[in-house]
Amino acid sequence: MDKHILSLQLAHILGESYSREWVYEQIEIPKKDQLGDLAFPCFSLAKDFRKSPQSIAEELASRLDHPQVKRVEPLGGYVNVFLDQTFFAEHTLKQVLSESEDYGSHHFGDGKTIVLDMSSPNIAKPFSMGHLRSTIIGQAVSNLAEKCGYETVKINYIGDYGTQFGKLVAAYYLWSDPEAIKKDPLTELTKIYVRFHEASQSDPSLIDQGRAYFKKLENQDEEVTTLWRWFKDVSLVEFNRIYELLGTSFDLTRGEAFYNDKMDAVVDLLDQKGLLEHSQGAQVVRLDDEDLPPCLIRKSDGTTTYATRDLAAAIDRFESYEFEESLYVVGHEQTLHFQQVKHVLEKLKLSWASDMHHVPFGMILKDGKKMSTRQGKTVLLEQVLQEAMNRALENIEEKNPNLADREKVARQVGVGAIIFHDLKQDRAKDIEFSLEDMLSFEGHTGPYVQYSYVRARSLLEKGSFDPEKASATLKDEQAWGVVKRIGSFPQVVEDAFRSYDPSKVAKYVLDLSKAFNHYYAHTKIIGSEQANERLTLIYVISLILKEGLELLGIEVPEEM
RNA sequence: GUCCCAGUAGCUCAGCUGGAUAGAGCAACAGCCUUCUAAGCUGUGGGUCAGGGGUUCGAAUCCCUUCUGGGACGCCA
Repeated sequence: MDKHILSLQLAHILGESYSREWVYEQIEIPKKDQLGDLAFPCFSLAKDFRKSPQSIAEELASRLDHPQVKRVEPLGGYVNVFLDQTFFAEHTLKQVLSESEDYGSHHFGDGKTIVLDMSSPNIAKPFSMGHLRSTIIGQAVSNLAEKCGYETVKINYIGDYGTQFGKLVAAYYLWSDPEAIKKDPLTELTKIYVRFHEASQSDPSLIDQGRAYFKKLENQDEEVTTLWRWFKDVSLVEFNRIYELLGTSFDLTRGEAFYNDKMDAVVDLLDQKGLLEHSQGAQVVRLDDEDLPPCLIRKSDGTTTYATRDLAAAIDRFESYEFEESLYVVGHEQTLHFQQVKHVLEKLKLSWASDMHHVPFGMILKDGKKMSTRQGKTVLLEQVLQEAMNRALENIEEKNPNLADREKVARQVGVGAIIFHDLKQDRAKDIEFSLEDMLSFEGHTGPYVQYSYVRARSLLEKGSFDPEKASATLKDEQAWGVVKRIGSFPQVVEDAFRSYDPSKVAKYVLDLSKAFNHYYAHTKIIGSEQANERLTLIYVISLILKEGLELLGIEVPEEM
């Protein structure tokens, strides 16, 4: 709540040697509600005043006096402050009512653009759980950025280039045919890719074949290019089906191959600036002064690497959008690569290089190990989504068989559960894959939040609530836990954006849902004395739960 | 071998810019639907915050070290 008021008061009492800013930093929120709304620890003052923290707390408490502070209690060296609930309830509710779905928005991003590199699946490979993370984290960060005023450009930078496609072409000529691929493209392509990888273990010459085909591709050999384009087309059809299910869209879908003819310019530029060095037949940029290994620009066979393409792409992005920030939502195993790319751009004296940020996220592990396509050990996202939707439908049939739009709600709940399960965890940490956890709809889950929203909507419906007649003059001690949380939403949005961490929003909506469900179970709303005030509170809660879920890219059903 | 990240309840995780008795969810057990959707609520049990040192009035949180797991370390992306 309002730390400013308290820090001003305390700084005044303490005198000039303690700045308001310092006091503000010291103030904390007690762990338990019954201890108060704000607390000021007096331990560090004990030396200066040569008194015990407790006696300092007592003195401060006795001198603290402000109309918005209801009660002050010194306890164990803390000054515990209880705010005027009626005042803050009215203040908070009025603010949300006047701002409606704009509540929690900020303007510090107005007129600025953020570019996001997200999703970026590799063609000819199935859409894995790992790409899910990049897709939905990117989507949520983009939503948060827009909530803070920024324009966003979401780029799906498709992995459609590199030696791996040379290998795939080689594998195709060895073991596959058009009919097999038409039947089930990604399964077949993955199968031969895995087989190629296995076979190359005992026959290393296969790898040279793969490189040779990639070189043909880079030289725009007609037959190889046609084949490559075909693989790409069938892959995109499958990816789009998943994006539709997830409700994700992109402003630009572009493959790495797009930069094929822009690569020489980058290499020339590096050469002109004297950054390029020959090493073991390849060309590299040394990053010794950054304490990093060299960045490989051109391989010994003359072909380029993904670093070269990322350099070209980064330059193109700045020239196209003049971004304030350029975010790369890519797994943390590529941390070194992005450091290298950034430092090479800095060596080129491009000032915007420092506005590029890698937004890393943890891998999805199976039995504590990385899942690898080459070893055929991936879990397919589409199957997981399908299973989640099936289970949501079973729940509907059991709990609410008369529900309209059952298929649609099952999709919202099932997909919502998967997205939420991912976003609620700390972005940077690895996640142990657990179908069980992902398909759970109880407790700390997306459906729990959706259900809370649906309950709120149902109350408003049954109580015939009219937002035009809303009343913010709520006097209800039971509601305080909810009111406090409502007040902190704008700060949560800002924190989540600044740390590029949607999990902060996920934790917040869980917390708000829990407070609401507690209130719901203990307080009669419709038909009570303060029915209109309480329904106003419920209305405000529903606005924030909906807004919060939408920021996470999760759809919100009206009934379930 | 070098560098980076992690280790908190049986399981999955919060808490980490130092603060009060370390919190949730799942699982287990016990209650709550003649009352606003039980995908809910309430309660019980469950801890060497990996081990050891240090800084501090105060450490899960900061520093050092050991152990364990994971990742990265030019011709994959």
